[in-house]
Amino acid sequence: MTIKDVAKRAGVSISTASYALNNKPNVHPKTRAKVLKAAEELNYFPNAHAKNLKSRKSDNIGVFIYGFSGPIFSDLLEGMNLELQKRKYNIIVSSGESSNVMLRERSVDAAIIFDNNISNEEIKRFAARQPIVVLDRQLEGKNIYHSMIENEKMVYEFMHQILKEKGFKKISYLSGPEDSFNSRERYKGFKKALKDFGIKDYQYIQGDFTIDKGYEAGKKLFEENNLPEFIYCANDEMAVGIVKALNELGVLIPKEVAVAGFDGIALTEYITPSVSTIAIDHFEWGRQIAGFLYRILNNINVYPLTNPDAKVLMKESV
Amino acid sequence: MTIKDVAKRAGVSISTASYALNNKPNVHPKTRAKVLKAAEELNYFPNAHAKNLKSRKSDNIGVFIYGFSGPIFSDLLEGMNLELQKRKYNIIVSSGESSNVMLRERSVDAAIIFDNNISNEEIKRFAARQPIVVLDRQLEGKNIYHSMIENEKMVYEFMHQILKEKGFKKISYLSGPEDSFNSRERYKGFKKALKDFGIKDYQYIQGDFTIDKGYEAGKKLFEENNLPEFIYCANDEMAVGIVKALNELGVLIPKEVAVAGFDGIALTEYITPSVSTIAIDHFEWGRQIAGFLYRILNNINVYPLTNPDAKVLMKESV
DNA sequence: GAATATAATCGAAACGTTTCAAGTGAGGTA
DNA sequence: TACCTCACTTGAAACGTTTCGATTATATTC
Repeated sequence: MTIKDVAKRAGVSISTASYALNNKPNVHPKTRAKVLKAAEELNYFPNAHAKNLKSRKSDNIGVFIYGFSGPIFSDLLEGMNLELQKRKYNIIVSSGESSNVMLRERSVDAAIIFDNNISNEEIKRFAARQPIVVLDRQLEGKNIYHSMIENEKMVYEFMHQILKEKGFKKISYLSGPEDSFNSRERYKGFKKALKDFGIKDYQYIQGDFTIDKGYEAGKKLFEENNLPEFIYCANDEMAVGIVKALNELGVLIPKEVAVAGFDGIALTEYITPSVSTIAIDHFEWGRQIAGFLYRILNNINVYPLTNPDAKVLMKESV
Repeated sequence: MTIKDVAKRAGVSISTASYALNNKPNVHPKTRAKVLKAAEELNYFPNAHAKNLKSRKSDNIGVFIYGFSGPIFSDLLEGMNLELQKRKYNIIVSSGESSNVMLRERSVDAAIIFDNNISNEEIKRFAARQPIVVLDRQLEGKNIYHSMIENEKMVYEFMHQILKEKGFKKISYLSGPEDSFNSRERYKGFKKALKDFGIKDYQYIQGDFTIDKGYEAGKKLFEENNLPEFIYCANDEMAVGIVKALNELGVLIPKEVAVAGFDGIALTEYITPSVSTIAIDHFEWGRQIAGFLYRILNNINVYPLTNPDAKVLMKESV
């Protein structure tokens, strides 16, 4: 079941078989038919590895993420898939140590990285071999592109508006993991807005982007009798956790404590009260990035990569 | 930056370089050191395509799913990843037409399929080349294995218990898409339980596994003034949609209408009221499947693939 | 009917590895 | 000194494609 077998059965040379199978114009229709028939009968399909080796490309685009969980990646991937599907590219999702291996060994023609565990140095090295888009950090370099959520700006605007409208004074910030670029940027926006209103005292709580952490934080604040008027969470999952905790404790949201998050995951709409958030259109973001890489790889019409759209969604929780 | 360059720089033959890089025992420590140093200096990494071609394997296991959305896949993938990571296998997730391409062209050493769009015939053909585990159908054949949720049994037991305890008479079933094996099996269990209690009349509503469809169904039943005492949903997402609709309409759950679902997604816990469900441990399921394939590929200790664990979670919604 | 242009086919090299079988040379044995 | 071992090294083939340049067959022109 190699091209050799097909060629033999069709009674032609290997090269002719190859041309026929690849629909090259230099082969007689009759010959092409013979070859195609032979391939069909033998249930022949080309070997991807051989093809990739020879052509020095794989038509695979790698997406390297830090974990498969989370609604964000789902949407992002759906968007990328939609865009690349029709362009005959495969998208390959990988997580963990195997990501490094694939990047090193050129298993993919291009990569999209959303994984803290891959260092800047590594990325720069990988970029010598294939174009790379990073989504979770600001990194410059040849063959490296980035598209970033405007974390600071969005949180700043959101907080500014909230503070102006509601006049909260006692405020907490529930952060993401320490090594998260996104979380740090969001925190900057948060602080900046508070400064505008002369609020110097606020509480910083170390979080980790999980529902459980939010839940835990909610319980703890209550037990310590230390509930603020407003808690801003660096992502929606933690906000959902807090809401759950406060609901269980009978604390009224937003009357006693207001809560808001970031990302715009579907869950925020389905819980009670629904959670205010800064929503990113991850699906569209995925499409943009994929389309961009497609253009890079086929160097057509390359225009700069843009940042994703974000918009404030005001719901019941604040 | 091929092995040739490394060999030249180290002053050895290509074969020696290869042996050294692969830690074969037949090379002098001093030589090995020289080669490793050269590789380091040249930032050399082997080309995956060449390696795969020669060795006729890729250490990639493909997971082919019908879409990236949905909490089920997240957990399933996390489980698989945990198991394969430590075994030096990469997991490659793909969706849509590209799945067929990868399967045909032997881009992966083994495959896990959870995608209705891939037909039984195709799977049988692919199985000639690599072992395949199917998760969404009962399919027999050489090199084909399946692990299935015990849909019928679980729904039957659940419904039986509910009917016995609550004595519902007016009941609806909100199905998944027509082509879903899981949905059909669940429906069998549903009917069987109703039969036990002599309930012949019930309403079958065609659904599609999405939250939106559940929401729509909830609204429609209300408008038609046709709300049952109990609605069983073929999955949790639809149950969540119904709950949202009924909440908005002021219909009391479970007092006026009780609702339950299937899968055990996290969302069921975070909405109000929380939704009763039949929970599958997708994470553990993923681990099992991955471990199984690992054993198949390295033919060690092959014991049969088991079905995933399921258990009833009784919550507020029923 | 010879010369030429065109279309179709072919052989062979190349892609970057792994690995078999053969080769080299230093140390040990008689 | 001649031979044998053993540890290490090497050349070359192979994996399954694609594609360049050369070759053959067919059609066109005078």
